[in-house]
Amino acid sequence: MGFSLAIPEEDSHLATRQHLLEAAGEVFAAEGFRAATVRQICERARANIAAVNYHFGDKEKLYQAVLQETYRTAVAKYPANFGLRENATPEERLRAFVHSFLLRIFSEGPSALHGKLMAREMMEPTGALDAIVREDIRPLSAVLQSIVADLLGPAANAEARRFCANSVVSQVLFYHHCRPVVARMFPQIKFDAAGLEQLAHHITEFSVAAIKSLAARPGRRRKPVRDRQPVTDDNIRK
Amino acid sequence: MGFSLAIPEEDSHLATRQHLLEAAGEVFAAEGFRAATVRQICERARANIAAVNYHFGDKEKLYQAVLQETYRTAVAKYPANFGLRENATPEERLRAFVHSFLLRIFSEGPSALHGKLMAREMMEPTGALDAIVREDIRPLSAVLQSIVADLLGPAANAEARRFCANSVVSQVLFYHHCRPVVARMFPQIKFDAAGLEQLAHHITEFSVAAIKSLAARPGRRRKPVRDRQPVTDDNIRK
Amino acid sequence: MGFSLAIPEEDSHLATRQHLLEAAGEVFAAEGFRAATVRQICERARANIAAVNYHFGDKEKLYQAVLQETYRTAVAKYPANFGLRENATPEERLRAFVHSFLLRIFSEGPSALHGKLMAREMMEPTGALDAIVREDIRPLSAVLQSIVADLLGPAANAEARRFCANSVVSQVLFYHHCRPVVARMFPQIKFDAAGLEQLAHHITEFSVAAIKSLAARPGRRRKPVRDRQPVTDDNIRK
Amino acid sequence: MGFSLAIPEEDSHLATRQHLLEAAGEVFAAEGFRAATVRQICERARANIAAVNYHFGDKEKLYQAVLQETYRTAVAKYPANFGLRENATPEERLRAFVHSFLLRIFSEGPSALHGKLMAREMMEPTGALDAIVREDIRPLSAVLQSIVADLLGPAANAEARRFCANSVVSQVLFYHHCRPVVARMFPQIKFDAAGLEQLAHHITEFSVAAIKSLAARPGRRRKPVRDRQPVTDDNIRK
DNA sequence: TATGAATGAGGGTTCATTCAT
DNA sequence: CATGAATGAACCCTCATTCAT
Repeated sequence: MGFSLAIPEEDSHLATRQHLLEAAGEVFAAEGFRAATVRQICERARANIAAVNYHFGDKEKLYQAVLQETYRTAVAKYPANFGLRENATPEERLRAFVHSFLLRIFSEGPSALHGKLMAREMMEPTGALDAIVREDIRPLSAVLQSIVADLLGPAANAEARRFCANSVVSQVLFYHHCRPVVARMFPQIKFDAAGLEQLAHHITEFSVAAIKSLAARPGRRRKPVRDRQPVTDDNIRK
Repeated sequence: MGFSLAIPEEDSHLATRQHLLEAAGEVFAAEGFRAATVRQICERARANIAAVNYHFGDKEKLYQAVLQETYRTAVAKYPANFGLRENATPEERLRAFVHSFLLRIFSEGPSALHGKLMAREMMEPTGALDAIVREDIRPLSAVLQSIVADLLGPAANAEARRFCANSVVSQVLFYHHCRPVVARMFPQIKFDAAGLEQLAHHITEFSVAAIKSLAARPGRRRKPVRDRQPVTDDNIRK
Repeated sequence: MGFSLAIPEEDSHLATRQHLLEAAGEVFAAEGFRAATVRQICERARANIAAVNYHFGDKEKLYQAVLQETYRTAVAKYPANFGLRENATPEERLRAFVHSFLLRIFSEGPSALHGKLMAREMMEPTGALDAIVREDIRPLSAVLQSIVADLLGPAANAEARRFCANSVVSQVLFYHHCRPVVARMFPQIKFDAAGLEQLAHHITEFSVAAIKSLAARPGRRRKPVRDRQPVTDDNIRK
Repeated sequence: MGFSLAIPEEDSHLATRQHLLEAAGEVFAAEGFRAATVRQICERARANIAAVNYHFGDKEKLYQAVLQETYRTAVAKYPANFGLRENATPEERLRAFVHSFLLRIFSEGPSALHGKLMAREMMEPTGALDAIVREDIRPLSAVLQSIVADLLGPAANAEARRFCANSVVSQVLFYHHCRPVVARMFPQIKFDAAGLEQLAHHITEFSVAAIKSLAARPGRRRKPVRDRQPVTDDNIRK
């Protein structure tokens, strides 16, 4: 109760806070924001049930703090250039981008937490998505679009870059977002180091071939004639 | 007992059950299975709190009934052959597949509910996923893989078909799963009829080019030497 | 809807009522009044959920009707004299009384229902107990007390008869009321025909010996000096 | 914050838990496990509805805690040796056993709760019965059987001890289990101190006489010929 | 400062009962 | 007359949060 406890208590204070952040990251990633309970988090952090409200105010503020923390951890591990040398070919850079992206979101370590949390945010934004897009997604997108621009060459325009970048990213995220379905449909596909490398290989080959093909066909029409009237909500039944 | 009745109950026999299904579809799609409450559903259906238990047993059985119902609605609108004629070219069939898929999951009517529910199931399976995969996803996947096989030609093997089909599907689902992010990153992309048609055009062009390119390069090595060491949890920092 | 259905419907009417009584008897005996549900009863009776309220008013009135019905069934099977001939010795009559009593409450058929319901009534009277005591228990008690009186001979007075009759009845009911405990404590004791006969033999021997011994010691003091002050709620602690 | 506080909370740390135990004991004894509601218990304990979950986990764990607590209270008042001196005669020991047993289950204080709860457990086991038999009933039964063995002398074998001990216990429990019936049938029997002493006297005399009589007749046949065909489900009516 | 106790709203579910047909 | 649908109260339990210490 004297002043001699000031420093250890300060340590303990910060340690509890840190433990809560880590525990919350794991629980939020595994269960989602709603399903995660503060009891679960506090037990995992070996903290008191009231610690969350004490340190962070409430459950939602803890969640936002977790997003910030995992973001910092993730960017520390995965710099924007993905460790690429400047003079690599666009194909090499795309392959590195895809492979690193896959490793990032499928790795088991704490650096994967951000990927999982982001995946959840994408589907159910909680108000923290704006900051994530601004600070996390946009820089990554810029890197990818510059790679795509190099692959497109003269055919590169903003719209083509956007669509192609999205096509690349989508192939990576698919295996993350739809993992339970993929596991049921294609049990052959593994997500270990070899499997991820094979996946990266396919996505890169697929995307490079597509982009280069589009690059060779400049000046396409924007709106092709539709070969068949598709079924929509408007032209069926009533 | 004539027309003076304020609330007509002409078909009250099955009306409540149907109202519950519709209300539950909307609530489950908007909130997810766990966050949705039976009270919320019953209020929206103007039904008693015990109606769910009476008509469906419990919340989960109601959810499964909703999945079946929305599935039936969706397939009624978007049949498996997508309204294509038999002798269409693979490109035409792929374009129809992609376009109809997009319309199916982005249409505003009740036929979009199934897409939203499936998206949630993919990320947070509730036990109903097995049936969905078996009855809903697998047939659709078979259609797509046959299209891909036609495009691949002699290069078609099971693995190539799987990967290419996934690459096609992923590009469609991306705009659904990551819609909040896409809306922030690329506000230019609209999801109205014209926008979806443009999207379908890009995905089809991108995918056809890629698959045809892969078809032209048969017998590639399975595991290429890695040109660069990717960043992983193991080789960075500590 | 015509008159031609009058008779079959009447039959069906009574049949449903009878089915409900039988089903309710089994369910009430097995589960108790509170735990039994009208749904369970109606399902077992293959009757509509509203049949209980329609035929009997409510759950409690059904219960009382079941008690009456099982009582009538039971007395039809087990007449008050237990099928004894008049000139049997008191020992024979006691043995028959005990054995029949055991068989009555441990038999598996519908005639055992009343015993089970009565056992529950004894512990948790529901308002039907008065009638049961008046019409069911008191006649049985009179039979037993007359047997006891014969055994006591000149020592028989009202108080001695009461106590001795209770001692006999208690030994029988014990195995019924405490069956779960007996099953755990003494798994050797079976309640099949042979086991019940052995039980009847012991209870009879035990009781006859006791009563005859008491008969031989007339005029005992009413209130013996207590050899030790027992611990009570009044002389302990505060 | 001084003495003006209407409700003193001096020991609020454990007070709520204790209040819950006491309230639950009374409610469970009066209503039974199923019929008792946690709301009722919490209201009586002046505690929040969630207090049961917080302190005991759920309703059933609270019930088990109540059983333990009432058991401890009961044994504290009525120790296993019943306050007897070591060299007491078997008759004295049996009288003490019976009298203390009666006092234990008929006393009005909280020490009677355990008797009531046990009586309910015997008829409707809730899963806690195993522990009760193991820790509560079996030791008591061992004491009684040793007394019976002393009374039986050379005739004592396991089976005789079991049957005789049950005959003793049954006479005590009868007045507890069937109290509503006894009150209607024999209003002369009181359960005050004098009445219980009279009851103890009868049961002891009855039982001692019976056991000593059995002791004098060793080696009887196990299965006597039945002197009369008892009434059963099989030989009556149809 | 940091905690264990306590809170009350709300979760899904079950129930006996009622009502229009 | 007899029914299936509908009712609303009450059940136990969980939750994030707050409070007194």
